[in-house]
Amino acid sequence: MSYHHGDLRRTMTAAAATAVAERGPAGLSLRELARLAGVSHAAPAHHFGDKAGVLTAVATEGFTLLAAALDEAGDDLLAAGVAYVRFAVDHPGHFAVMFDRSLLHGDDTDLLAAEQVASGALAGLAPDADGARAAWSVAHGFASLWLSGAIEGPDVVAAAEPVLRRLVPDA
Amino acid sequence: MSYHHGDLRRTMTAAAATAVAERGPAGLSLRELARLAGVSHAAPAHHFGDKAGVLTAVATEGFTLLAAALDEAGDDLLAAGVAYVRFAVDHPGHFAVMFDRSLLHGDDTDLLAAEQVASGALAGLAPDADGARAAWSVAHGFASLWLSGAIEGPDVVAAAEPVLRRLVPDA
DNA sequence: GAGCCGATCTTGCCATTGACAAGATAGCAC
DNA sequence: GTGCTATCTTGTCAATGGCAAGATCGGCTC
Repeated sequence: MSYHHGDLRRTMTAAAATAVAERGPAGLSLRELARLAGVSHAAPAHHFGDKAGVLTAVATEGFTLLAAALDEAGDDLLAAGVAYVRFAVDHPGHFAVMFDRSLLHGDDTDLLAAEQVASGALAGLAPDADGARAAWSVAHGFASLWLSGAIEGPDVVAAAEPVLRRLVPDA
Repeated sequence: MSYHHGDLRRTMTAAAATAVAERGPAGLSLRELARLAGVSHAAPAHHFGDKAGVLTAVATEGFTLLAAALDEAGDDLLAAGVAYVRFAVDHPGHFAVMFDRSLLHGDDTDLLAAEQVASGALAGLAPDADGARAAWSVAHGFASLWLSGAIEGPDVVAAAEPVLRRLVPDA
């Protein structure tokens, strides 16, 4: 660990996701991230440009992780919904920035590409567009409400399943 | 408009909601709000304490508005869902802060009371808890996704109705 | 109507932050 | 070894949030 950190970009996105999960996007400080990583206060700017750049990287990673989670869940709509909720709960820092345009560089190439992949994984789940939108809406809404504390319970999946099933009666 | 503004609190919450709608919660500046209202940079602190206090006031107003919109929609679940989505689209600044605990004073008395009222209006719509949660989740999820740009279309209500109907087949 | 008092607003200040510019260092190609 | 480029540092600036202390106003008491 000399003058060059070597893996700053990855280190910082991970630290940023953790910080966002704990204190929200507004509570993120580039200088604090730099301190945690043991680098100077201007090091982040080189890799990410600005604060939005850091969050854009986190969001991009989030969409990639989400796409992977959905793929792994397979074709079953209920399983995909559960995977969506579980992703949000397991990666609250990522989830908190992914859908907040005001925090991101909306025209970032990597971000758009990752969104496309995730979007594709979602669209493939239902035969019709409205069905896909409905499934996405329930899963997204439940995850958001759970993370905000509006819906509580001992176990996320146990609370999510009966809700998701309302939309997926066949599963 | 002498030394005392007279209606600073209302003026500032309104300006704050507009600013949040345009630039997100992170883009809100207390000093800018003060400049817009024509008062000194420390005036907001007296009424709201700190930045979170301003957003808490906005969120409180949001829950009150939401409860009113739901009440007006009546007992019909689909109508309530449409009202929920319409509220979010009509008051994006309020909606953006209402469910983000990291921005608010979570123990604020007025906030908790307004939440209770809105929560009551929601719970009364469905006979069982899971049904209410499911309706809330779809409406909330669709509204969030629409506001983030993830779901697009020429008209919100036209896009929302078929999605909401998946969960409310009887309407 | 004179005096007091609390609410409201102001000025002044400080530490922190995001962003930028210019320079130092290190690894790498040749 | 020499140059090149990515990486990181130091130095700086304006803006911000928050705090403290003081000024002004409106209303209430007597």
